Amino acid sequence: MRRANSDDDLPEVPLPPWRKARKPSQPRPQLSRELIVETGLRVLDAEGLDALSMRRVAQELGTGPASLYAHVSAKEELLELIYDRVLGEVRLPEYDPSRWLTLLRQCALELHRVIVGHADVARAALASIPTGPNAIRLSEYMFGLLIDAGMPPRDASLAFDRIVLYVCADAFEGSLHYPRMKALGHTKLNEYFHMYVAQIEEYFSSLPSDRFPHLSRHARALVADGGEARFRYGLDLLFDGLVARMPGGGGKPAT
Amino acid sequence: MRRANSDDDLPEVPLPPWRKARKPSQPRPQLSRELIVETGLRVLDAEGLDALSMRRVAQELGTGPASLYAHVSAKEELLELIYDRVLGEVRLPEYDPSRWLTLLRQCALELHRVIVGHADVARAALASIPTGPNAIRLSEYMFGLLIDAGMPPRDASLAFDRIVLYVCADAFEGSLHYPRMKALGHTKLNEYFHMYVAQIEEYFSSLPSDRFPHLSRHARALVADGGEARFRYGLDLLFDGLVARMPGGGGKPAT
DNA sequence: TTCGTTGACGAACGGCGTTCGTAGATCACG
DNA sequence: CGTGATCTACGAACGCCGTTCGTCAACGAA
Repeated sequence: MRRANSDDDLPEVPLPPWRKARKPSQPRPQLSRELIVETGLRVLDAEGLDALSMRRVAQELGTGPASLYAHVSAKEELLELIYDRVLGEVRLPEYDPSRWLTLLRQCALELHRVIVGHADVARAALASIPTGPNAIRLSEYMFGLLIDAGMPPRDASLAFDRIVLYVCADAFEGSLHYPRMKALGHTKLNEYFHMYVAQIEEYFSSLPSDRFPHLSRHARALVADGGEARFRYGLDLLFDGLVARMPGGGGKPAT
Repeated sequence: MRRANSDDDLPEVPLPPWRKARKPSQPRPQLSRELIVETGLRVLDAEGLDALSMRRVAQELGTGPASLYAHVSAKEELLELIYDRVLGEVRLPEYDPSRWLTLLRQCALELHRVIVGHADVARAALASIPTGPNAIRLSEYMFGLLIDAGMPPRDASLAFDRIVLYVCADAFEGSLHYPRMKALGHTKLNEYFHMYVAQIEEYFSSLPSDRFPHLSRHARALVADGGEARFRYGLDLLFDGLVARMPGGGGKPAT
């Protein structure tokens, strides 16, 4: 009995030293916060946020759902950890306050890119008030740019907050189509969008033109631009306002 | 048997004609789309979106959950109907394209006010792609203002879309505190906010000042302004950009 | 009167987040 | 070398959830 180890599908021979050298008795990958977060992110990327349940993650790890609660207090915390993990993928350009506008804009685009790249993680992003290490890192960078560019701290706080909110909100709105696409059995994204856009245009142009003259007349224009163009338009609106409010004149103060 | 009607707690006398004139045999409020939507909204206002389940609504109506599915295809549809019902409370000022800026801004503020006034309906607002009659009415008004003010249709479409997105996103962000407050057992809103703000400031100022100089130094400024000021700041950013893009010059073209 | 249609609804299915109690492993300390 | 305390793992269960199925009564048309 004393020689029995937990790895019961191996013969009872002494393990070679280099096997033991790795780590002391680690039959399975062993549960940990990072492993749970990583697994959760994998499930989310592959099957969407709706499929991301405690049970699903546990199953993926070959255990029961109760095991996760030793490392994570609740599903909400897991989602926050996953979101912060995703924020870790944001690459920040070299810090240079003299180019604050360019860098801030680049930052917003990068954040958007990363969030959109992870299925509908945007839902988790918007639903959580992020305080993880990667969120802090991003905040310090963006907020710092505005401060060092000469903005009063309160304005910088507001501006930074609004930009991040807008980025996440747009990503979220875009991610709404994700589950719908699956629900309709579509697998090609372009195909789905084409159909969806056609339906919306159909609907607008079929509205009674006496009560809804503008919507019915401009149905085509209403669906003309897709996700990325819409996002950039709103971002430009925000940044135009920002430049105008920057102390030192509303002209072209910096790049 | 032939005289029996379904209203079994009334004596079996012939109903007076004015009772029958209302509607043919209506023993209970009788299920209907409107009644379900109204009940759902009542539950949402009183107990929040998390408490709004099919079972809860059915229970409120004295029946089982299956009964609702004769009038509503799914919970998602119910949420969309509730949201459109809420949009019906938006009061639109008299249409006047010459004052497009004022009216559009007023519209955004009114939309924000209505959404915030209904607990966390913002979650449903953001999660749905609204096509109900009240959403269309609002769209026609706002989109029309931009068109009649001389904006090219595609720009007007983008601008209108971004404004609504921002309004909903801000309302949603604010509504995040709603369930948290309940979870912490707080009942006074001011009390909760005071505590929350104090915690965040505490956290920021406790960050190591060598790695996070801006966040730790300006902790107070970061939490200085509450919900409404933040909302207005972002709205002003958007509208500043909008004015600058309006054909006819970026000066002060209209009120 | 009959019959097809429709709304109401009890029951059940499968899945969810979370908690409880227990069993085993690990480790500080005598 | 014990040994008790602490921590991880996890099966089982609780009480929810959205939705579907089959049944049953009521009703309008034939």
